[in-house]
Amino acid sequence: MKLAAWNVNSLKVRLDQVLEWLAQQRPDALCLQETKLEDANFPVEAFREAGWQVAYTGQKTYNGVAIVSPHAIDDVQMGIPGFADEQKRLIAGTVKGVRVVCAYTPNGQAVGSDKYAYKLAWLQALHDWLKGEVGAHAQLALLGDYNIAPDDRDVHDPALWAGQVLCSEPERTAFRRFLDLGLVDSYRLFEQPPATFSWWDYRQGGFRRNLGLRIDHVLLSPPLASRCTAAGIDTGPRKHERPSDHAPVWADVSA
DNA sequence: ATGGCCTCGGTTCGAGGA
Repeated sequence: MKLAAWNVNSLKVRLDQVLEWLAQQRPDALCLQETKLEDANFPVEAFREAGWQVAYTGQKTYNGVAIVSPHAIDDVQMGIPGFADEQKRLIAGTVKGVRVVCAYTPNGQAVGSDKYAYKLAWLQALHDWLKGEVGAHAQLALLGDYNIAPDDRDVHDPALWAGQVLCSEPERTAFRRFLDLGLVDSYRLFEQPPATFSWWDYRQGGFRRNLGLRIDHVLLSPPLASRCTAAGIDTGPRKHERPSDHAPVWADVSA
């Protein structure tokens, strides 16, 4: 089973790239972030014609998340229960017995800002809700754009980013609290090449110079982690014309 | 370098992203 996540930075712009990637990689679940589409405009038919089921919740201009699968997506849930939020940042569904949680964590803008406080509150709410979900679903995966680089290996220039948003200690602590629930960072189960990232700024030739961060993650519950056979980041789509600034991240789990 | 780029809404610029 292949589980993947990709912040596409507008599904309208990236639809053909997503369909191409799906056809090449054949994931069992792909979690999309930043679809930036109202539900009425979601390209359900384009996915269906290519053989994919979709579950989605979105809004105009900002945010928006979706799950794409060749299998049925059951028991779909949108938003974090008990956390009132106008922003469409979370969708969950069950695919082949795996509870797939697709999350788009707020960016946070700058340490100390209102948006940063919202980010930490959102992460706290996600954690508190997940605590119960991990107990209820032995097979659970939390995938998406966390907007957190967990440690300095995940940062092209740790000194430059020290204490900045995406790298600050409260954010890293929030990430570790997901690990404390028993979730495992699938990427770090395996030896990985140094300086591999999932996001590169559009400016400054960020991708060409590999000035990136690893902020997109696939976290697995213990039963899934024990069956994880490979994990990685596919930089191929970042090389396309008109790319998303994020690359797909993925993990394979044996049956 | 107080920036650089991309998307969106909707107009020719500002907000937001990371």
